[in-house]
Amino acid sequence: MAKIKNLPENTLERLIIYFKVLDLLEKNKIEAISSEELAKRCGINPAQLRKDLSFVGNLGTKGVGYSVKSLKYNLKKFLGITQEWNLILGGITPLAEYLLQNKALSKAGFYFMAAFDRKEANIGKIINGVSVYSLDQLDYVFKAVKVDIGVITEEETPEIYLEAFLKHNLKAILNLSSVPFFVEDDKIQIENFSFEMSLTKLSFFLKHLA
Amino acid sequence: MAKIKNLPENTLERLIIYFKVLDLLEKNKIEAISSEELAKRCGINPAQLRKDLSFVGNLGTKGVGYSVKSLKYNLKKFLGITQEWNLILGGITPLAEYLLQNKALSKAGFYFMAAFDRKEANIGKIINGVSVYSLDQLDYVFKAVKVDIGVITEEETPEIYLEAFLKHNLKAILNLSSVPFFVEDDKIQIENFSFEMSLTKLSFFLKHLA
DNA sequence: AAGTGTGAACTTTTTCACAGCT
DNA sequence: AGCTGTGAAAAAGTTCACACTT
Repeated sequence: MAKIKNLPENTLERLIIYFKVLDLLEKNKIEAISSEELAKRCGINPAQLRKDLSFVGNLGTKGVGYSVKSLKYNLKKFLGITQEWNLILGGITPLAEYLLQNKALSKAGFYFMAAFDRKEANIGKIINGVSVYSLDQLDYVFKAVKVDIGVITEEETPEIYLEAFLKHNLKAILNLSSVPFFVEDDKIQIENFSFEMSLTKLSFFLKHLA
Repeated sequence: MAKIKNLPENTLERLIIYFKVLDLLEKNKIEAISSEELAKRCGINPAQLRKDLSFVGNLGTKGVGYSVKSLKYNLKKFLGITQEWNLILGGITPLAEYLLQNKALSKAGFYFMAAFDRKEANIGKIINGVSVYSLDQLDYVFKAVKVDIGVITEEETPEIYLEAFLKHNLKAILNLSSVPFFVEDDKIQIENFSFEMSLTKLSFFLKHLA
């Protein structure tokens, strides 16, 4: 990952974790917290947490701690999730259908604007309000709406969607196919994820636990 | 993550990537590869790749390179995926239903043996051959089959599944609920993943790209 | 000649420890 | 008095560069 503002990728991941844990704390009506307590809930070192937060700004009060609400808001702003982002989908698969009907994503500000598929039978379908287009309608869709993030769910030929999306100047890709993608250009950000890879990490752990 | 055999977590993730890319190379009938070429396809430095592989063993031939087939096999063995792993599911959600019908996971050696839910209406259902039990049947299931990994998909009360699974001595958890979990015990491995978190990483990147 | 495997150099990240604010 | 924010120290991870094998 390209480093932005000198922020290490692990720090970014931790900031997202803090945000999520703060969200939970707020739901539980906890109004203030110290770095020690928050760090404990995130499974990390308190100094690490304070150092991480220092990338975002001076968010706490010395001698006191952090306001849950205000820390959460500052992280939200820093992470870019006070605003909404428009997504397109590459590949109508069971995973794609799951994502399209997932309320949590739109609640979090991630909206699917269109989906693409290569199977004739799927073109023209409307899934949970989202239309399915053929890939040669990409131009049309990119002209009609602002697109921020491309999500690739196809397994057979995921690279075709990647190439098409990059050709249209998309800068952020979530690749959910089983083979990870990499590009040289550090103006392009690709997140690779698959359940198989996550489970493989656990498998390694189990294998070497003995 | 607890470090096993001094293997850094990033190295583990990269080893899984190498494995996946080798799998693709093999499918494309490529029989041999150098660290330089493989590294390029994985978006990393060749020295890094060789150093990573040195954790696994002496897998290449000096002056020649690596055999795709044998390197892939050695990684597979090291990662623990030459063997099969038994999974249980916590929470019958749309994501759970997707996972239960996902062929790729069983192909990779990850088998769902049982699912658990707290809604009376779901108990007794059979989804893609997997029975849904209530949580107080956990004892019975753990006695009946070897369980290796617990996958948590519930959103409302994910921690109830976590506690129940850990009580039954499960050592590996894939948490797909939106709030990450952490435990002190380094004999227990928890992987936290959510689509929202992945998309948030991309959102940060887009926000700070300007 | 070519490319691996690896100590050594370098870079980055984490942790410590305390000055400084409330 | 208590807890943050942060330079400095320590640890970890990455890259270099070359000895060594085929």
